[in-house]
Amino acid sequence: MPAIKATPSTRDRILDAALDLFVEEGFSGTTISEVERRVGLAAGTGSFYRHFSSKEALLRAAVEREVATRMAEIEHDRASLALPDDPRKQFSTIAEQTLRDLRRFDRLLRLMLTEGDRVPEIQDAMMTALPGWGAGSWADRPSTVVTIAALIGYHISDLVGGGVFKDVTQAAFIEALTALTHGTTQS
Amino acid sequence: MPAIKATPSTRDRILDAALDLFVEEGFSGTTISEVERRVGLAAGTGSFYRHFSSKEALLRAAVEREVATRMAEIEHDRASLALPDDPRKQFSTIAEQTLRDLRRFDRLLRLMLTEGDRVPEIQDAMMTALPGWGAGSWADRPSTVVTIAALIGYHISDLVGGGVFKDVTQAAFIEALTALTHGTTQS
DNA sequence: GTCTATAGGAAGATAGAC
DNA sequence: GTCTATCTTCCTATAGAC
Repeated sequence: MPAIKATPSTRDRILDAALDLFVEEGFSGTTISEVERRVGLAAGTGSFYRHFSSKEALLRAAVEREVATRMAEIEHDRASLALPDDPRKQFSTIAEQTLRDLRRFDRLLRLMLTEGDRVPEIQDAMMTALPGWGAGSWADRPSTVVTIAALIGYHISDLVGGGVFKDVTQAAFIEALTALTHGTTQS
Repeated sequence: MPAIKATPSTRDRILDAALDLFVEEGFSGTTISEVERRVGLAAGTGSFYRHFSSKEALLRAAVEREVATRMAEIEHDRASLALPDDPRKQFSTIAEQTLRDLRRFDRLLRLMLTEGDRVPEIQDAMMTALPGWGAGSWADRPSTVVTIAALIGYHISDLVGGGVFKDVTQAAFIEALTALTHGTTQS
């Protein structure tokens, strides 16, 4: 099983280009011609339709593949994540992992915001992916909700561009969050 | 100066309808015909063009008016906001106000995400509006950044629909946030 | 300021040759 | 599996009568 195919099929290259375009230009703003152009097919010829039955079918397939890819990555990350014993270090490790997870879902999050009506499956998929957050480590702690909200908020802000937290590094943010949830006096 | 005009001009009703549509369907997904239909003009006749020179001009005008409206609302709210003396109560009052502010910027936030390239002024406008957050009360406190991030995260999640915090009421969230930043032991 | 009519183009999609 | 050609529909935008 080759981890990376040297020559992705045209179908896969269409899915790549399409997801990029849907995220950047939105569904309506994306044209089949532009998709064809990006994968090296002659634009406006409808060669695309040998691979997908319609533009809507393309969106659903692109989302489906992206969900599968990102969830696999996240599960792999979690399996190989070593949790330190020290509670503070454990907390910041999980926080970092959560930010990584969020970044992986960026494009889907954006699609969820812009095309959520068109592909409700995105929302379902993300909701099934996210409950895994901090399971066993954070769950049932009173500060869990605030912590997750803070990580989402921090992440979203720099996704939005410019951002309120432009000058706050990830390390500094996690440090502040750790101090707040685990006491600031402890070394 | 009438606070609410009984009969808004056609121009204003176009701006209302247009903003709704741009937020819901995106710029490309919005048609002039649909705008005309919503304001009671015959669809597809181009009557719209007696009021605006192009679809792009309409977007800019709609954004401009929305920014002005929301910022005025926020300034008005702030001016009439009575801050309690008790630090905990003061904190939760400001937190509630911040959530209100965020809600007011929802539609602009969405447009910023989807049409940011087309109207870069949105980002500038929001960045000038937001530094006012918690000024004088929160600024320079170590937990400020985390607090704002948490409020943004909480808000975004229910904006996205479904949401991770569906079962967490605003009051409960602010309570948890207050406990975390002001100590849980104090009554 | 609204309608009729329409120009002019681009979009999604299909049929058929190669 | 890709291109030529084309159908049909929809869209932005304009000209001109009322």
